Amino acid sequence: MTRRSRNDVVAAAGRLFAQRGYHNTSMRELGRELGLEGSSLYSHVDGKQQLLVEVVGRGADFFQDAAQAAVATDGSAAQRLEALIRAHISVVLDYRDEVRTFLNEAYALDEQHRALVIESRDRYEAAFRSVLKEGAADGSFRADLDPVTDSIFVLSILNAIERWYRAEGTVDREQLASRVYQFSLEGIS
Amino acid sequence: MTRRSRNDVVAAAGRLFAQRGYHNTSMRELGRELGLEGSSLYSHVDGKQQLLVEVVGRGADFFQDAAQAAVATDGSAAQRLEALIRAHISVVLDYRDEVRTFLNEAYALDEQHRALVIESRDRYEAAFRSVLKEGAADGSFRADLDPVTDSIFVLSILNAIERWYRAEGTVDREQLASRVYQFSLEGIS
DNA sequence: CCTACCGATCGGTAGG
DNA sequence: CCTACCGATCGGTAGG
Repeated sequence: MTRRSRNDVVAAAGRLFAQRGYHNTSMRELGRELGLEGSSLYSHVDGKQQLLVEVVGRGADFFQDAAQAAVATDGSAAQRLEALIRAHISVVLDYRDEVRTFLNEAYALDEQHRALVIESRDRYEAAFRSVLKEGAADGSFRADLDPVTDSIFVLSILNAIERWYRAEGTVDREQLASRVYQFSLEGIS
Repeated sequence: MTRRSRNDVVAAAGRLFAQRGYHNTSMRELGRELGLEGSSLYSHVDGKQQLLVEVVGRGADFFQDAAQAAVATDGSAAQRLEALIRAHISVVLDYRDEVRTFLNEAYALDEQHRALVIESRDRYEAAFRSVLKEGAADGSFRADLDPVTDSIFVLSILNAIERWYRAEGTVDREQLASRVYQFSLEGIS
């Protein structure tokens, strides 16, 4: 077993924070996960809080990058919404630990970093809001939709996926994306 | 200040578990919240884990009772779905602490109690699934809807409300219910 | 309901 | 990356 890199430590921290929660994960457990003593981790990182900052930051960046790429697609508002949905689902499934930590453990961040995360979420939500507004204006969507609550509804569906979706099930990621898209557009009636 | 009741202790525990998380709440803090020493709590309860069991159990019961009443409504599948949505929102807004603890802290329960919670959730989800199935069969909803994923989508929207809704805002609970209902039925197009 | 206290565990440091 | 250790805090108990 070769020496551990700082990246290994952050990745393992993401796994444990996602599975057991930040406050329920000790540095000794994290060490054990890597075959190290807890105290040895301090040669890789400054402390536990820094690990949380890093993991949550990665989650935030993944979403941010994915959204920017999706919004840059040319095409109708409907197509851009579909791209946003697809991108979000890819991030959730490809970076599950970071996403779960980002969604569920950000409360444990110190005030300044928590403020940054909230800012990042607002920006992300704004991408969805804008697409809905455009679509309402150009006739792709209902003219009387509410960009604020409706974008929250779409994002609620997307953020919950981490809680129930299993890759081993019968629904693959493509099907999942088109079901979310169809539900968001047409609902159940 | 008169003596504290067991109920006071459970209610305060719900508040702290919801706000700060189970593992980040100490018995001493809980005591402080009630004007007591941490050790004094043990004359009211057996321990910290029991408090979690009780708070989460209350959350589960609130949802269960609300769903049973809503499903018993006579009327179309659409009307019963609307009743379920309305009931869920009332529970979320009236018992916020218990609901948040139920949704976010159940992972900290011991195995047996966690199994009970999962069972309770399954039963609750089944109520939504049944209504969707009925509506698909009798023509109230799309015949090709997927009861499993579509009920998860509706519940995702409902469960996320706790995370963003503020009673001080411009949307009251009636408006919120009808927006969720409309979105679930018709989507944004 | 309080005081006094227990053993265990926590995040983190010193020194190699 | 380890050993040895620190002060602080944890859930909980004894005895009143």
